[in-house]
Amino acid sequence: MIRVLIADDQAMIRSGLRLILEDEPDITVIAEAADGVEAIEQARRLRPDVCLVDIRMPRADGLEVTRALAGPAVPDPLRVVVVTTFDLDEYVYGALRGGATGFLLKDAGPALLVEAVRAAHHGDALVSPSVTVRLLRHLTAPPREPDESVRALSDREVEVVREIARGRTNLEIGAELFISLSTVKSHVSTIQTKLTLRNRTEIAVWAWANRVV
Amino acid sequence: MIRVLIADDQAMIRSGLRLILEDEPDITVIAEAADGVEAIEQARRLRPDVCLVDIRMPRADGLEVTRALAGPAVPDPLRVVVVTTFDLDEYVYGALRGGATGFLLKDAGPALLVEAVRAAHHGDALVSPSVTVRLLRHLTAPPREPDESVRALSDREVEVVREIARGRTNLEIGAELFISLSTVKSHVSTIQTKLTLRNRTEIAVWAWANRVV
DNA sequence: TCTGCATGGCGGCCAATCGTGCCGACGGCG
DNA sequence: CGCCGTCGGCACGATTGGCCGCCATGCAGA
Repeated sequence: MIRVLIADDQAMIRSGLRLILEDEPDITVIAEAADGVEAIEQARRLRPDVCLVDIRMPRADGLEVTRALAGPAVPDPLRVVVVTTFDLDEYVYGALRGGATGFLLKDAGPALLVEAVRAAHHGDALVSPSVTVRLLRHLTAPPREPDESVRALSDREVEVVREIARGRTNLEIGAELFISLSTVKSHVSTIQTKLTLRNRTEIAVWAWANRVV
Repeated sequence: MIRVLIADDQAMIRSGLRLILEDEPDITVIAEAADGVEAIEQARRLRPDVCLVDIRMPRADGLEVTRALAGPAVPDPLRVVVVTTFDLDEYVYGALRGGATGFLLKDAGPALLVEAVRAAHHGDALVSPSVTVRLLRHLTAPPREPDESVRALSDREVEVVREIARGRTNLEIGAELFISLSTVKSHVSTIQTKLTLRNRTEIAVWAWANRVV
């Protein structure tokens, strides 16, 4: 049986969530909290398997509650699923960085709510599809095309950039690529003019900022 | 009505998926494919709202199918939900980079399957909770604690590191922090000895690699 | 075919910057 | 009191960056 704590300042929402969850044979709601501080106290006392936490709450908002119950510094963290009406990016990242094991929008539908609770109980994380799609863009968009400027570089120059971005000196790069010191230097020079960078550190920074690494 | 194409080489799985989906009033399965090439052809011809694609298939695997139907180069991409038994990282990243609008493990349960199809139809993405939890680790793990070595640095030294990581020269750093060139240089030296790095580029690399930036 | 042009490799020269060592000074803290 | 961090100075050599050349290759267009 999965023991759930519900934290939301609106009684209507609380009973709605409770109705949905109590309908499932493997889930039981053991407590409700109407604000953040209460949520933290109840959770610490009862240690539910899963905490369903709204973002907007008095006294302590959902992000604070999440950090208090599941943050990186907490000795043995609880499973927290954050629920909200607003899918603002700050909320999402705040919640997930704060240790949340799930992020649900209130328009997600009962099935996802139930699945999110079950997943959280397993230690897995269910994130609302509309939020996930944005997270994925951040995660996979990096295949951004060469940024226009990488195209300006020849293959060999890109190799040199990569070496610089690993902290190699010109001499080491020469040894690595089997070319002489002077060749390396001329490559570095052309790289600098092509990218309008002033020194090798800027090249390294550029490489890291543009995922060339 | 959401029109779905099912692609899986095992007939048993196909009919299982079909049974689950046909149970929903808003979903209909319009075609099945037993291998990757067939899946691509059918999808291009019928243009279903959502394609449910297994990873392991003959002739063309699920990743190739995904890229062919939803890849970045495809003019108007279809919605593809990748289904697999194995949650290998290569599969996950391959699928999501390939343009998948969902990633499901076969042990996910019917509810998630249905929700994944609905989400995909909306243009959203549902990812299996057990996979999501790993993705989030990659996304939010960066809160790795100071790596032991940052602690070794004084506040002032960290400032200098940050400036170096932006490509600034010592003189510029001095102007930025209102200290003299020689002070900057002594800071840089101590930073190098503390972190056992050999030059400023390595400091910049270290900063980026350790999210100090 | 000859002629550009880009790429890659090599060298020298010189000035600026960087890296290092070694020095002294001050203030806060155990 | 000594230690440590912060700040500053000076000198030296190493490294880098800018600016010249030179040569070979390969590819596209006149």
